[in-house]
Amino acid sequence: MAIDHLDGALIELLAREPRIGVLEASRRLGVARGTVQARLDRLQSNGVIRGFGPEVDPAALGYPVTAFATLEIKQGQGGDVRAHLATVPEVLELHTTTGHGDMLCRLVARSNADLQRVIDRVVGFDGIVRASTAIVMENPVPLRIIPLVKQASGD
Amino acid sequence: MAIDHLDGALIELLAREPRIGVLEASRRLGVARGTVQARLDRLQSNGVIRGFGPEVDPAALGYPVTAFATLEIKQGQGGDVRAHLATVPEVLELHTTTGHGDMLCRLVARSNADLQRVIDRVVGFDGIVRASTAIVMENPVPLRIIPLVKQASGD
DNA sequence: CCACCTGCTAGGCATCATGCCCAGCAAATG
DNA sequence: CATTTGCTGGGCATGATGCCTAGCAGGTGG
Repeated sequence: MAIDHLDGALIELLAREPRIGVLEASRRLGVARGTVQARLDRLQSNGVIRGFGPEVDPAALGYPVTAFATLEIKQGQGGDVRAHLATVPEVLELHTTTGHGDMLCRLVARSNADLQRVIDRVVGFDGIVRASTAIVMENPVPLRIIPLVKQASGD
Repeated sequence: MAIDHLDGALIELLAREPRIGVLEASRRLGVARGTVQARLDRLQSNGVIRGFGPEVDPAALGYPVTAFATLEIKQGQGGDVRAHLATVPEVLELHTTTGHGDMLCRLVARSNADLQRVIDRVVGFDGIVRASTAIVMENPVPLRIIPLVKQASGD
């Protein structure tokens, strides 16, 4: 479960050059191929590395607008709301949270006007009492994991 | 820039079985290898597919607590705050937004107690006026892109 | 103190995928 | 009508992969 320095270096290497093979990785890290293979297997069965799925940019798909919506849910309707939001393709992510809102979701849309349509679809559901939306203007720190990996592997 | 059905099917296939090769993908999709290769190249240079980096689970690294913090920033301090947050490994993501808060960031921590430390570090900076934090309890819809890809490629 | 187990190294081997080439062909474009 | 673009189907050399063996160091428990 804990990660050591070699694991960390391997993850960093894979993040920088994803198309690298096991053999090339072993050369870069200066260890035997079998070691890299074993570490990779372990990281994957550990769940540390969930997979190597393609990272798709919604903007390049024609959805350049991102927003976060905080939703307030009617008591006991949580399950229904979840199921409803799961059917909306523009909902990229949904969390239930503590705090004032009950749920937080990430939305994308084709334009600011289109965002209105998406929000209407999201909140046009009985269990949702109130929604407050924050439109993303900039993304100074895109989703990243490497700094955390470095910290977890002892810098 | 727009995506057709074959592109969509290719992305879905890669998302389901990331370790698949170009050759195997071409067999599954029933097209020639060169076609898959060309589509993949195009999707990558288009920026639709940003890469194939490993998806690392923070929980498996020992950071099972996720939270979203809404920050209010003192006028003119935006740049400094951004730079500050970029140095905190537990800040996985940072957006500037419209709405009441000025920024929204995703945090992880080793525990609820540790989250206090992280928040102190995040807000312990001059330009930040106020912070409100929502701790994630559940994640009913994990970050996903496939439904959007299907929609963008014409179902 | 010894036996054991685990993790890393180093190598061998057959199979398979890759990158790169070609020529042919169909549809869309000018 | 000529050209361009995208897909097909194939060939070929190189390289990576999956799977195996054997040796060796370190730590653990009897």
